[in-house]
Amino acid sequence: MAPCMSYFPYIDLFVPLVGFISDSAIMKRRQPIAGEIKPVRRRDASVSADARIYDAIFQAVMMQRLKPGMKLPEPQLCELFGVSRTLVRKALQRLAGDYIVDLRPNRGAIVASPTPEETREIFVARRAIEAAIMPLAIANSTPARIALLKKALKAEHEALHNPTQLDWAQRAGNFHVLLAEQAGNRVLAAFLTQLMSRCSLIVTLYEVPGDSVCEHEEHEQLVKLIAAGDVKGATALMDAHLCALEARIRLPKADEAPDLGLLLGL
Amino acid sequence: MAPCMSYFPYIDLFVPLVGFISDSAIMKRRQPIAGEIKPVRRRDASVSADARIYDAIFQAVMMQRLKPGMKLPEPQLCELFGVSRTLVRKALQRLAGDYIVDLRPNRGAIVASPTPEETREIFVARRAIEAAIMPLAIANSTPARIALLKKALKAEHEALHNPTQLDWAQRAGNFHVLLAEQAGNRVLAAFLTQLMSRCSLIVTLYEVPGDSVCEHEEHEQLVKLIAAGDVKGATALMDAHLCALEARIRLPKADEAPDLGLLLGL
DNA sequence: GAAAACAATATCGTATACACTTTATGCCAG
DNA sequence: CTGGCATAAAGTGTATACGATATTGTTTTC
Repeated sequence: MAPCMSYFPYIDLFVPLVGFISDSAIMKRRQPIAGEIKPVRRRDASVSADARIYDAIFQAVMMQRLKPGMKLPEPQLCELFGVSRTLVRKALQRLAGDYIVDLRPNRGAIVASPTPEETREIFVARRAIEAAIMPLAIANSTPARIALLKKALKAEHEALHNPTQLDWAQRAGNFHVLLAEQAGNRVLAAFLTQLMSRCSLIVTLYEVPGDSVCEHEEHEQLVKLIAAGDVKGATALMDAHLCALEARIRLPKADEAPDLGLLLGL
Repeated sequence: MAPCMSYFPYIDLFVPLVGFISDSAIMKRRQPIAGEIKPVRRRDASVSADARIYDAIFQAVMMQRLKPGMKLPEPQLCELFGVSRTLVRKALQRLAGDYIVDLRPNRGAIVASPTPEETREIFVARRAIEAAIMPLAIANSTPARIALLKKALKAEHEALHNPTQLDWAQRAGNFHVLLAEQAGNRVLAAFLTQLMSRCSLIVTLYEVPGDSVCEHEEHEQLVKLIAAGDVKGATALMDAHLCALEARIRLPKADEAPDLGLLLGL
């Protein structure tokens, strides 16, 4: 039998993933060697392990390194993070609660694949949330906060000319999340965070032929309107901005040949 | 030492709680007696046990039988539901993800107590979500759906005259959740469901001197506007309706004597 | 040679075991 | 009688074990 295990190389996938864990904390916890005296179990109070796993997968999804449909087998995650399945499952369940992974009974976890229908619903929700956020953000606006937004724009601009890994999340997501935080409403911010991560999956899945330059310019215009305190204008532009993003998404049409890769992932 | 364990009688609390499980499924799974031959473990495919636990606690919170601050010790839940801590913890973690319980490290789970600050944020979010839902619900409105709304109103009306246990959730919550469902956007509906459960905690915590009759009349008026297809009017009334509810909430003022019970609960 | 039945493997679901932390109890000093 | 310390009990955190299920590879039969 030919060793054709590379057609679904989910093993490779974790190599870059691990690189994004906050620091080299993973290496500190080596695997116990069989037959060896069990080491004194010392709970490192640093960051609970399940949070590390959650963050790693979350970031990998936002960075579009983990793509929809990819498998997340528990044993592999256990080895990578040096913990038992208990904690891996805990993290996976939280991720499932945030619609980032899909937990199929008895068949393991995969990165979620939002359906076209879901996509539409997510964008409707996002427009509603961001429309609610904008007036609050403007009301709470201070020179210091405007400066923060401009700083985010600058980082965005740099990322534009330097198309490294730091992809969608870094490029556009940060701006929106920052705005949500400035609105000072953690409930709305949490909703938006969830929607942003799902949007990241959508963008990965449906290959937005993104005009990043245009997107960036809209962000700049938004900051101007916010600084000017133009609630109506800023809210309208945000809505248009989101509509434009949605319009760029190529949802699979009935006449297109179904993408086998996606189907395999699903 | 006097046996003063009744000051926090969380044991009693579960007795009515169990009464609300979908059916007597709990009784089917008896406790294994120590020393006995382990019975053949048969996974009952009915409903996964953790969902049962989740639902029971969720419903109990919505019914205001479980009040903020109440302890939810794992061993007790294990016995009540006849499962191991694994499943209990799974349910508790999901509940924590939905902000219904608070998981304090090493100190167990308690029913969440939204702070005044959180309360304000939740209401802002709720107004935004329901404002987004209303046009969609009206757009999708059909005679059959209007009839469903009217049916909900009728149930609400009956509950008004028959003040049994079926409290806030049944009284007002159903109407809003039904409307969200009719909007046909599951994302927004999920957000609203979360907000409704948190509102239930808020209402329990801050003792709304609710004018249920008035609330009910506003619902009736809303259905009329929806049936008439008056998007502007319905959205405006909904907003006013929510503002009125929020205005009725008695957030603790600085000049009031702090409620010892609440503080103990936190 | 192709399809179906079977066996083997990998992986998931749940229970249980043990370590650690917190909370309660009891004792003694003041 | 009160306050603080030592000990005991209860409860949580994580790992591991084992049964159950899904998937894959192999064999058998037509």
